[in-house]
Amino acid sequence: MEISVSQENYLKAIYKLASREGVASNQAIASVLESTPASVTNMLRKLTEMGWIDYEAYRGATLTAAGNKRALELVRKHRLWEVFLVEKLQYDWDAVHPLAEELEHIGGEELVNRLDAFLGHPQYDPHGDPIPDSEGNIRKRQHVMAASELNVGQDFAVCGVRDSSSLFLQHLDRLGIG
Amino acid sequence: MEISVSQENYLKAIYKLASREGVASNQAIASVLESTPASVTNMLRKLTEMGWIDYEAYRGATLTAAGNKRALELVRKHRLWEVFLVEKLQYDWDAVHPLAEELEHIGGEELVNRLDAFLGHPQYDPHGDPIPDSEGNIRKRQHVMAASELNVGQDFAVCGVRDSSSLFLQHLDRLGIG
DNA sequence: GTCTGTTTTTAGTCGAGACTAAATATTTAG
DNA sequence: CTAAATATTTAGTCTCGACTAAAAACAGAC
Repeated sequence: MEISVSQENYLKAIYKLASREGVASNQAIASVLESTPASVTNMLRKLTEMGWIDYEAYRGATLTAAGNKRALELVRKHRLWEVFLVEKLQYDWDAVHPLAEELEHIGGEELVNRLDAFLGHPQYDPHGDPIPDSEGNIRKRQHVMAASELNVGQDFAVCGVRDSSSLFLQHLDRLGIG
Repeated sequence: MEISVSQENYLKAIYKLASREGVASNQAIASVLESTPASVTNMLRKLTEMGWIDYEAYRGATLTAAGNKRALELVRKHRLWEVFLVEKLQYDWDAVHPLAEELEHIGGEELVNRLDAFLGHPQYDPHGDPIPDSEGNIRKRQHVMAASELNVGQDFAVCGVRDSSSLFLQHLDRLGIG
């Protein structure tokens, strides 16, 4: 079950796209990974042979059960490392994404579970996204709405952002929104 | 100044060998990296062009000032992550080496300095090896001797090990030596 | 149903970093 | 000082993961 960093990044991209669109198109994957559709075709074949995804030519990819488990483990690792970086190392929440992107490929379940315990089993990462548990269960938040749907003067609590670019997060900081 | 994981591992290997032998031979490097002398030749050329090492054919390699700084930063990262894994994640000291080997390639000076501060600027790693400071200064221990030179009945404190294999460390644990 | 435009795949290439086998240089023994 | 042993380099190949350009498949408009 060897899997490379590059392959893990494909699984994450397919996970994100397929959960939004039902299926991950070749082009969409290429766009997420800043790659090309031709490169994606090759890798999708390999991931199919390895049993991580279901894929038929011209039809796009979805994760197998194994692929889904693996992708959720990556999401879990990513978000736990983000919590670590912000809470323990005092990083700004808009600076942690690139580091978590590297850290999420380190070690296996043992490491992530110990990190989880060390952090006190946090439920959400610094951007408000829920952290899957060790079984891959992910909490869905409720009563959430887009900020654009708020009425003027209405009370609210920000629990997550869609755009996690450094620029946007810094903009929120300037507005005093945390 | 891009440098790959593989290249960083070469710098570490050359650092270790050259500080013991004065110069790192092609063969010794291959042995440390579990690689072949032919592969090493190619990489040494590249590292020379990049300014990390001094190297002339048939003569072996030494680190430049830049290479030495970089190698010490890697040692620092490695040992700090080992402290983190043992003290914060409760790993056994004989299990942390492979993980630290991966973690040491993540991020840059910012991350390692924050980690250092978080850990309270530890002086030694869990194996008793000194941790270089952010300037690359490394403390030399004094009054150390090999366990084989001890007299029977003499008092002693173990401050480090040469053989950090999991097997040997577990053996020490069984003897109650920490 | 065919034509046009988009998407995907095929075919061929490239760079990084490893390898083996063979050639060359260096060191050691006699 | 030369022969044998050892170390290093050269030459050629391999895999992984990317790329471009061209061919093929698919989808929407008429």
